[in-house]
Amino acid sequence: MTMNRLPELLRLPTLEVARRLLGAEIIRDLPEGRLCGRIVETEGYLPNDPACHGVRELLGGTCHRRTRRNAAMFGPPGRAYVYFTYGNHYMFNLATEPEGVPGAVLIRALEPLEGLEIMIARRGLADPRLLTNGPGRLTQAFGIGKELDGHDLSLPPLQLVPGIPMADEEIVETTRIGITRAADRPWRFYVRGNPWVSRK
DNA sequence: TCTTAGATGCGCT
DNA sequence: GCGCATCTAAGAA
Repeated sequence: MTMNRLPELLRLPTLEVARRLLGAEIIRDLPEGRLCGRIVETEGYLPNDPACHGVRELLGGTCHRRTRRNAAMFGPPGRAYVYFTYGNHYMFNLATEPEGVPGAVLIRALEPLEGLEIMIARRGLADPRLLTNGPGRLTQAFGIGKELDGHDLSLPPLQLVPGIPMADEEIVETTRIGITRAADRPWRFYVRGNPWVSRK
């Protein structure tokens, strides 16, 4: 039997959570069946980070800014923060940091483990490599939308099960993708050599 | 294989 | 109105 290590993980700072989520499993229960995937790419968004949705830049510094959209990242750690962007895509994050402090880890890519046929049907593509190798792709494959914003990730129908932390040499640390503010910070992490990583 | 541009809709100012 | 934590098809090679 495996202990649930989510609570202790959530006491760690965001970047440490982002590293330790590599190798963790996401379990999603849909009417069609159960899906499972292994996290292989993450990004951290921090409480003093201009790229973080809960942070606003201000006179050479930053302050926190809570809105209806980003409320989940100010809530207790361990909840899902799901938001819609680019007119097409949902992004799936794990809220981090103590309640009242904005922070999150964006889940950028999964390695599909279970329910491949369902993912293929949901994505409308047969190539396994294109099912979950990007943040918008994995939310489509796993049926993650705004209904799950604020959902407690220790509970069905969307669960996060941490694994054994990966060795440092297995983890590549680099810059985040698709942002303009604070674009130079090396707060993206992925599993070295994994075929489902969205981009090198 | 790589690069580019258009689609898309909502939250925020 | 503007700006997005993106994806895909189309075109060049």
